[in-house]
Amino acid sequence: MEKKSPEPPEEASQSRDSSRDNQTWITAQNILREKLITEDCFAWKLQAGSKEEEALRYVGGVDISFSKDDPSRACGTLVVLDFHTLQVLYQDFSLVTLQVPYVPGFLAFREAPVLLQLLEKMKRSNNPFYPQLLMVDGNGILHPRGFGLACHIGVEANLPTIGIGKNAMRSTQGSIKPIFISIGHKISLQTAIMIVQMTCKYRVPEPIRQADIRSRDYIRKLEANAKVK
DNA sequence: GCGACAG
DNA sequence: ATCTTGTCGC
Repeated sequence: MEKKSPEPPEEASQSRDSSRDNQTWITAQNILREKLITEDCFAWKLQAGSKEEEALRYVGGVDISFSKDDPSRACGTLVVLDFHTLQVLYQDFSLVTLQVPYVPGFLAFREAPVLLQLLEKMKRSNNPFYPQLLMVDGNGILHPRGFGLACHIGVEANLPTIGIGKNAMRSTQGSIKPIFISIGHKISLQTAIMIVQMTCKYRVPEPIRQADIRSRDYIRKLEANAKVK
């Protein structure tokens, strides 16, 4: 039951009243938000209890990197890591030309389609590493209307998601650079924080960091080859 | 009028 | 997001 995304606001930058243009997107977010689950809702356990219990093993990460030449050229990336070894088990990339602009508060309408497509592709192929949990580069309920990119992807993909922000909206920088963890879908903040801490070798949790690194690497090498033509 | 505004 | 070098330190 695939639905087409709502049309983007017309000329979000120059129209007379952008708040009215964004109404379509606001409505879409409000409708999707009704499906949001803000507590733990999954079959797996953090630690393998008995043989019968399902353990968390596959943690996904998604990110998008952009061309330095053409700002509309982007590379959507999905990686899946082993929860305990933090080794990358799966990676996939999708080159796209984005038509939807980035509008603060509406990041999902620009970035979610590519990322959801990568997830669907993996699920359709019955890949055994399909993530049990997904970490998203962007905020979850830490959002003006409580429905950021991580919530959007979580609801549409029906997956537990955690939002990882590197910059908080409307806040000032502290002396140290923090990350901002907010729940996306089907998970509690307490569990989300625990899982993030367990997957952090550096500042940013590995699933996001690997998606970030590999995504940037992929589009960089691609444009390097194009120059050698 | 000025500053802020996930990626 | 991207534009951008070297540098200090484990």
